[in-house]
Amino acid sequence: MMDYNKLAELLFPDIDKTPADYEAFYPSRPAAADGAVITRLGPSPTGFIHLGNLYGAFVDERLSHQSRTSDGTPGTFYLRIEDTDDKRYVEGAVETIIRSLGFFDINFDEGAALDGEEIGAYGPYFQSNRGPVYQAFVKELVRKGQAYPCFLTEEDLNAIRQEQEANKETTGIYGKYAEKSRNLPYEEIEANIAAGKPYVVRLKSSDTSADSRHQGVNYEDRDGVTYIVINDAIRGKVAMPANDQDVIILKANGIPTYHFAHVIDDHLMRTTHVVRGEEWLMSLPIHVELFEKLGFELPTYCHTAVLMKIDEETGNKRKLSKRKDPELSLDYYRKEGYHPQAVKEYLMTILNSNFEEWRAENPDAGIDEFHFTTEKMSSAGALFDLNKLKDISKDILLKIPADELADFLINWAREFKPQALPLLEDKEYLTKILDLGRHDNKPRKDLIYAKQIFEFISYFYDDYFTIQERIPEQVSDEDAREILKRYLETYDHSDDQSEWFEKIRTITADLGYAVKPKDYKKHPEEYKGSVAHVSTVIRIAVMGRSQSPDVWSIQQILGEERVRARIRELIG
RNA sequence: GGUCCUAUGGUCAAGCGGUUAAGACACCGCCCUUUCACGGCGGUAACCCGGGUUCGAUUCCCGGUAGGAUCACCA
Repeated sequence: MMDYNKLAELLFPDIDKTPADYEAFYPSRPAAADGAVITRLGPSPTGFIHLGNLYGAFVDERLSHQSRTSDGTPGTFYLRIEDTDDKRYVEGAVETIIRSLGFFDINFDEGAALDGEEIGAYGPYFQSNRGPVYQAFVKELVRKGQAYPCFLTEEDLNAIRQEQEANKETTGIYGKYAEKSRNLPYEEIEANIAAGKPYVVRLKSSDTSADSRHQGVNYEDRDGVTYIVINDAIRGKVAMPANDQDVIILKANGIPTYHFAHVIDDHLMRTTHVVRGEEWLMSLPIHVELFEKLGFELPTYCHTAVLMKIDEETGNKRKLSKRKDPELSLDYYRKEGYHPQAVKEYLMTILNSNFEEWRAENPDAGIDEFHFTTEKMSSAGALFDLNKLKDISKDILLKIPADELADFLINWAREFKPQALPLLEDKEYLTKILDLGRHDNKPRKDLIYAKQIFEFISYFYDDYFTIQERIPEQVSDEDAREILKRYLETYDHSDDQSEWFEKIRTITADLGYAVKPKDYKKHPEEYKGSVAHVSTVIRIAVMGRSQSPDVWSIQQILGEERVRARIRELIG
């Protein structure tokens, strides 16, 4: 009979703290028992933060920050860096994560922070600094005979896998494939370690049909197989075969695998809701078994759907991939100049199916006033819809005051279009431009994102002004010249809008065009064209394009000199 | 291949045994209008297939099919 205490000491001679020590060191959060939701974001520090991360982070943030204890204290949202894979670390990644999320108003209360600091009493928040914590729990598991060292080499593992594949069996270390390692005599283990052989620690998966079943988990027997049934906050009941694999919990370098770190950290840091992508669903049985063996209470799981897109090549839905899809990168939205509020609003519409309805009823409410629920989340992968984002963006920008929008645009230019910055420096001018047509009963909604806005308003700046369109076919070149000539002659910058338009009517009638577009429509043979065509000539002369807000208003902003100069330029 | 998840118009989605099967985006037409946008009105367009259960299935069950996810000393 193996002496597990002796084995534990052999494996972890330097670990003197016990699980009980850590339980005491990280006290349970009183707020959590009183209705507060504790969530965490656990990114690996690859330095790449994408839309999927934002999607999940948003759920975490809302869940915790909208929750309240009985005295009104909100829950906690913390940042834990999951850097158990040393190969993945990228310099400056933590800062990128915090800044990228901060751009969307998603802020952490606790955990890893800027300048390498950490905030909160549940740290360290870098998993790479928590080695002794994990090892104390592994040691305990070894002591109880529920974990064991495994010296299988890569070649051994490959051989086993090949055999299993040949036999069409499930791959991995379980059942008879685990027996040899599980039953290695103490002397042999000792000799291996003395010889410096690398080893991992595996969980000794146990028979779940036994009566050692965890009280927080429902089990179900289906055709002789034991299933665990978990109530997922997003998906409802989820059933999966119980784990029977002797999974690795501690890698040869002494660092735990994700599975083990997740269980230890989320327990010790007192996480109440674990929000993560559905790609984790399949490993849930492993986590459940770990929680069970460790005697921890299960958190509430929220497995979010994966964001999808249509693959141009195959026409099928597929997971957004960071290599193929630029719109997955958060940087894409920053570069295009989408307002963070618009992206958030869009995300919320795909996050909660009743959000749009709520928004229609509460057009001016802050997005945080919406009560977000996991039950209303779709469990199928949503297709990212750029059109919808644009539509939402129009409405959001309309609600942002013009001077704020001007700041936003200037900040954007500072980063992404520095050559245009000098033009934008006259903020008053820019603000007037952005404010155009926004205060009517039917406000214009033609601003979508910075890049597009810049293009849209470019004609206000001489450096960017170009004639982009041709005059309508109804108007001959001579007429066009005559229209502009008379327009310039009669132009009075102090005219109000109706006086101004009256003059255009006069020119229209004098040159044989219909003053009312309807007349031209009814009797096209009696006129050369209509006032619409005459106006278009002026539009093109002043704006370089036929589509724009109201001409008179634009001229007021452009100023008399600029208007006259542009027309003069054309009639030579 | 095993396992799990999912399945309503082009897209996002309501629905939860009886509905003319909502709504939003996109698209088309008309109206408003000096252009465009906005707005208004209208339109095209959907319950994956096959069995059950039921008086009655989009809805419940089973089986297909399709798509997705996952099967690492990565997270």
